[in-house]
Amino acid sequence: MADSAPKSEQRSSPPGRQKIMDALKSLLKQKEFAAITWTDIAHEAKVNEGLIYKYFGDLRNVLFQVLKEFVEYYWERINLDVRGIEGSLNKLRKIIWNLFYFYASEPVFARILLLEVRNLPGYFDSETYKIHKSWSRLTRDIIEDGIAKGEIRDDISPRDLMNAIYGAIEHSCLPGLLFGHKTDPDALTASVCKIVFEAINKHP
Amino acid sequence: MADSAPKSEQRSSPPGRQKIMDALKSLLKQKEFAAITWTDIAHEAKVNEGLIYKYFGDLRNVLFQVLKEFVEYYWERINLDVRGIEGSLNKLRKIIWNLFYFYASEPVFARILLLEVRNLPGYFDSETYKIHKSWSRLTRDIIEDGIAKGEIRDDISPRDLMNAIYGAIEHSCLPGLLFGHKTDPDALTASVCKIVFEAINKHP
DNA sequence: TTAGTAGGGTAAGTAAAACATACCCAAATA
DNA sequence: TATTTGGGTATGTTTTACTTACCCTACTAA
Repeated sequence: MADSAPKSEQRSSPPGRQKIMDALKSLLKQKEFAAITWTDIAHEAKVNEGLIYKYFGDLRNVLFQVLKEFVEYYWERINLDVRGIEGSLNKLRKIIWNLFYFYASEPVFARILLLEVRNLPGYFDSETYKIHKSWSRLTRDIIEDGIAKGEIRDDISPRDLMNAIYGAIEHSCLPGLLFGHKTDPDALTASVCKIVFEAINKHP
Repeated sequence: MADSAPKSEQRSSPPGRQKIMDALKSLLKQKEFAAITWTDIAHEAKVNEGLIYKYFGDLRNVLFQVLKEFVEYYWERINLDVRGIEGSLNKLRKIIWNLFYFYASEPVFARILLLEVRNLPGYFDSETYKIHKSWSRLTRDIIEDGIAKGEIRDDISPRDLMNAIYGAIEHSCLPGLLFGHKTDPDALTASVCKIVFEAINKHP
């Protein structure tokens, strides 16, 4: 049903539609998405459940819509932040820092993006995922550029390298998100960059 | 309610209890855990729903129990596999290869462990997670030993290093699990080890 | 002016799922 | 022989997700 969601999906939000999205945003601060019900949202938004169905068809689509707005905003910033930096490794370092910073300052969304959303049916067709892919694309372009310029070794596939970097970042943030530890973007960036840029081997 | 699960939780399986676990194992090959219902399992196991409640209290607990058996088996193998290998980096390489191999040959469980189980309430108190922690513990011990012996640089925290390695591995497997690509443990091990052991920087 | 109609919204239902309880019955034990 | 124990079931009760039919106001075209 997600793809045949009734009526207007993309219009300039009618009040009720916006109230629903705001309600979800607010509820996500209190509990995980999986625990939020139609009734919760309808109640929080002071709106009838039928309206959720009408505008979104599905709770997941409300989430995807909320995430989209959010991720779009950050994507523009990250995109800008890399410009004006010289050298592939320096650019990579900046991206790494940005991600750590993003996950540290937006724990609610980080949790959703890293943990919850990936096994929701339909996510990989969502706008959010498309934006996520453009993050990867940007990173990969930088890597390929670095290889072309001879700044990055050419015997590792850019995809593997990208996966390793993203994986390292995400996994380093998980304990913080799950158990509420603080994470320090500067320290974590330093660690990841040391590992990836300089290797852990003491006697090469 | 999960923690006050009625009656026997750990006994030497009565037939019905075993049938329930087998039913879940079998259903997991067909669809994701979140899509499996009490009715599905009861039907597959040819057993009354009340029995699930009686023995496990909760579908999640059935899953945790199934995972536990499974992960225990692999844990013993991995533990053995590292013994007799000389040198911290060689040991790490073996662990990395083992994990890639494990995820490649058990896609159903890999999907569950990497994607589904982590946002299930109660997972981090489960036996499965305890075993997962002993994997990390083993890895970390190897790292610390490597640092002590001067084989691994000492200015990166073992925890950060472990997170980076595990993250790289897991993230490298995700696309395969999600989109059904094949993954090649040998190639991926080579990539990760090159990155972590030798660094990506061409001009140090 | 008036008859329609589009769009924001609600009341009210349905089917299925999760979660519980009370009970049955056969074998083991006192 | 009386009774407990433990594997198992029949039978609810509530929540949830999802759906339909409809209301009402503002605008639009005849």
